[in-house]
Amino acid sequence: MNIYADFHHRIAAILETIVASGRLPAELDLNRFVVEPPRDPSHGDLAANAAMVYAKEAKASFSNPRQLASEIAFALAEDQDVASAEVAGPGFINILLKPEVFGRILRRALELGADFGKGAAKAAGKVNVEYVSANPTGPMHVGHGRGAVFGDALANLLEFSGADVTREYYINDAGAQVDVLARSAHLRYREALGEAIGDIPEGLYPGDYLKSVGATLAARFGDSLLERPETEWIEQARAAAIEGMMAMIRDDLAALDITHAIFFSERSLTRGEAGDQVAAAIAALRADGLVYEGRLPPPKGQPAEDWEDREQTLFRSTAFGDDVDRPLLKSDGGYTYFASDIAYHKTKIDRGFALLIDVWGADHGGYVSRMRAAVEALSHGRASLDVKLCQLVKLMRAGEPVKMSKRSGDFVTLREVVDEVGRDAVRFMMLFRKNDAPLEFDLAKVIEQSKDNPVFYVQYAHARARSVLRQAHVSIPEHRLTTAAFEEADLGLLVDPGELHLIKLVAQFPRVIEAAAGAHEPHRLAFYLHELASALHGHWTRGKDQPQLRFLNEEMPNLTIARLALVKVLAGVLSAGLGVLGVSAPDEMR
RNA sequence: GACUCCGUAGCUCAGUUGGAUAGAGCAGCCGCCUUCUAAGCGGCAGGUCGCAGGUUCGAAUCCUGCCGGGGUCGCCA
Repeated sequence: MNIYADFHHRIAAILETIVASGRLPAELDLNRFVVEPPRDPSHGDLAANAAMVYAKEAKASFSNPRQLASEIAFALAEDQDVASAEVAGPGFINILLKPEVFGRILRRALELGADFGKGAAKAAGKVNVEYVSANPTGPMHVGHGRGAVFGDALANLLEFSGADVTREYYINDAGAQVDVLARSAHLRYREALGEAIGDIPEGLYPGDYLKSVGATLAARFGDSLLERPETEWIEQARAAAIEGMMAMIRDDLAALDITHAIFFSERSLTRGEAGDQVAAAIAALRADGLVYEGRLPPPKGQPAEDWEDREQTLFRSTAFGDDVDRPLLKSDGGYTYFASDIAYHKTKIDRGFALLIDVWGADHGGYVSRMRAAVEALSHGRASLDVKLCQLVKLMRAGEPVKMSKRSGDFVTLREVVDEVGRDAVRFMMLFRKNDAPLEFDLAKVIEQSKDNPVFYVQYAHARARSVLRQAHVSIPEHRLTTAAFEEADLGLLVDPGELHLIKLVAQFPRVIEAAAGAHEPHRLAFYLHELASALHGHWTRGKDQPQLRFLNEEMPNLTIARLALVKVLAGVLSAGLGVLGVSAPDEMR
């Protein structure tokens, strides 16, 4: 299905025969070369760099890479799918495929329908994608939204490529911040019972969103939590606050069509049925000799006034490439956040995940190497962790930055943005950028219905394709417009350069999915869809000047059916691709 | 000071994990609507890929050193 992977195999087979003839060494790594679409279309359909990659190994039997290339090209020319194979430049092998190969790909895409581009289930094992994991202390802001959309699209992408994916959210409900939240909620509780609370004191969360938590507490406990010391109500206040905040966060995520399969509570690590899992994780590391009591050098740079040189419990993360060993216990004896996180990641490993992906904000970048070290240590190398960092989002409106300040309380929440511009715009724009590059998000531009707005540009391409298919029903009998009829169409009639370009882009779809999934980079799919949309718009407009290029042509019914088959596949790829990104593919844009 | 991400057209950014003559959108200029949606398309112009070395058949991409910007830097999460 992926012709690039397919030809990689064929060329590898040719190399093997040369190995068998003794002119290349037996231990040749046949995965080192690539088969890819050449940048310049005049170079053919496929380009392989095998001869140059193996130039060193070939030195003994071939005087230069071109000689090896020409032997490979000669063998390839025998392939029934190859129109020509030529050596170019320093030793590229440029392959031109016979037209029927593309017809076959198109037919295959028709047969597979929505499954076209999907990968076969990989034996690599289960994948866990942890994303969002925003503290349950308030509404999500736009930065959280980027991580949320990125993680969700990545999970979709991995699933589409054949992986077994679990989406997970880690609730940070154990630290001092949630105690502050609980106190803030208790204040709102008193307010709900009719007390005048005045201004919210410094150090507590001022947001109105805690009012409903206060009301819940009042309804649930009446005034029974009123005249009591904090130790007697904080438990209840905390539970209600976290519950309320998580409900709000889930609601905000739902507005973006994001749902997690598992919400994992940090508190459950020490208070759950499994006992103290943090202690267990530390014990496991200690058993491997990776935990010790020792001292750390003071941090360089900014002088820390409260620095105190003391002996502490440390994880030997330097054994796995970290810069310094990391503390597991705080001075008050409690676990550090890192210790809890170690235990959390241990549960992921114990639950059988082979690949862990964490999506974090860029401000946590300094945390990556210690976490990777922990995963490597805990899993004894059987599981790997990839941390994807999402850079900041700069919110703009018509080119002017939108001021966001938490202090004045007028910061823009994710929900406000989604409500203003819509789920599709938020999702696509968040994905139309590499995750580790800062993102400018212009509220005015993303609702603009023009080619300046990539969301509409791609959706419009899909709508146009669907429009042609709708239009076809006016003049063409129903029985000729079935998928079966399309599969039987003479696709060899599609010879216009514009059509061929579109078909070749379609042929790249499985490769794009594979590459984007392998690199954990959903933005590659977004850019591919934009390119495909552009090719479709271009071909469409050419039909304005040259009516014979239009998809519908009443004088040539067989050609029309072949073209409609192409349009159907185009709509399918656009729809599937947008689906992976979590963006809708409307049938019309009116 | 250490670590990390970034630096590509005037602006916002891609660049297929090292490939051939570095691309797209905006902004600027010039064109294309009787006909499947002009919410679109075509063309022109625009570059020392931050700088300097190195690695090799080949570097925007990998390594080293500088310059500039963001982030982080025992006990917060």
